[in-house]
Amino acid sequence: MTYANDMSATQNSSSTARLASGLRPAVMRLRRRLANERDPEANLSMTSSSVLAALFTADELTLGALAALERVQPPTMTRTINALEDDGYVTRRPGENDRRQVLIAITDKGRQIVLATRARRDEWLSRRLEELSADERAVLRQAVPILEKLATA
Amino acid sequence: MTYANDMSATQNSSSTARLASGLRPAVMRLRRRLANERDPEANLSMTSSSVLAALFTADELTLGALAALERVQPPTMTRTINALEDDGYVTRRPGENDRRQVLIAITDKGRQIVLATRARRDEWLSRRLEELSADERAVLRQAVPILEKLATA
DNA sequence: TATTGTTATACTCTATAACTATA
DNA sequence: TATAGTTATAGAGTATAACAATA
Repeated sequence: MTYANDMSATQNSSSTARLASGLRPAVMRLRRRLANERDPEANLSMTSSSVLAALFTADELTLGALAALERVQPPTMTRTINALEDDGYVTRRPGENDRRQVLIAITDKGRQIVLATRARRDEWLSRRLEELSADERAVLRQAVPILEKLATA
Repeated sequence: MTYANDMSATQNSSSTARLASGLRPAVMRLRRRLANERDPEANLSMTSSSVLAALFTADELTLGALAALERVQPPTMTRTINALEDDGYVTRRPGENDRRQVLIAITDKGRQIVLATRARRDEWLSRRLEELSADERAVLRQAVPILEKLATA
């Protein structure tokens, strides 16, 4: 049962390949786990939460910028923003210099829901993180910006 | 719904909470990036690839075990296995001791596709990983088992 | 009765293509 | 013509509920 042995001829690129084929399922499985554990009371999808968090910091971004940030196509972001607008968490207005653009701004209600759900939204993940060792958390703190860099590459 | 008492939860664990709210979008965005970059020639979804990789190592697993591993519900795994069986990559047979179970085994054709697509499937990710520094790759190697632990928690 | 898996059904997320309006 | 966003449509992935077979 030693199929791991086909990895033992370890050149530099084969080690990287092994990292790739380990990282991919890890990301996939953790993402599904997080989707299962998200707060059901705040009726926000993971993308909606992420968009609101970005707007909480940036105040106002174009729809295209949000689509690029979240790595989705513009029609997908249009639908996400529609849902957030219906709930009163964001507003649309035309761009000032370029009126083709649509500027998305967070509302007071949107800020409130971010504050209210921030702790609870990540409750499951926070608890699991607290069960890790300090060293393991330190590894993850270092890993997050690298994962973001890969996502943006 | 009231937003009153939420910030009190952040006192001791604000650092962990910050890690949680950084890790979640990073995982989400990277997963979408990986989905965009997967090999279009091998007609395997990310879940199918992951299932075949698990069976490549384990030879045979129950449908329930595969569902638990991939963090999906049994009906979802049934559909994934149906597709893999249609393509001749896996076979079904009833469990020997417990005939309610369904044992999923990888076929020779399944092994071939794993070998044939392993390098190409992760080509985009492998290239991005090679562009990182050795230190960054080392961080990710340490992070992968921690991410898996979180996914399984 | 409880458990393993399947079938039926529906919902969420996402994409591509075609369109509108600006540039 | 080119670009930013929307509308229309379709596909992939997933879940829950009801069911069948077996324990």
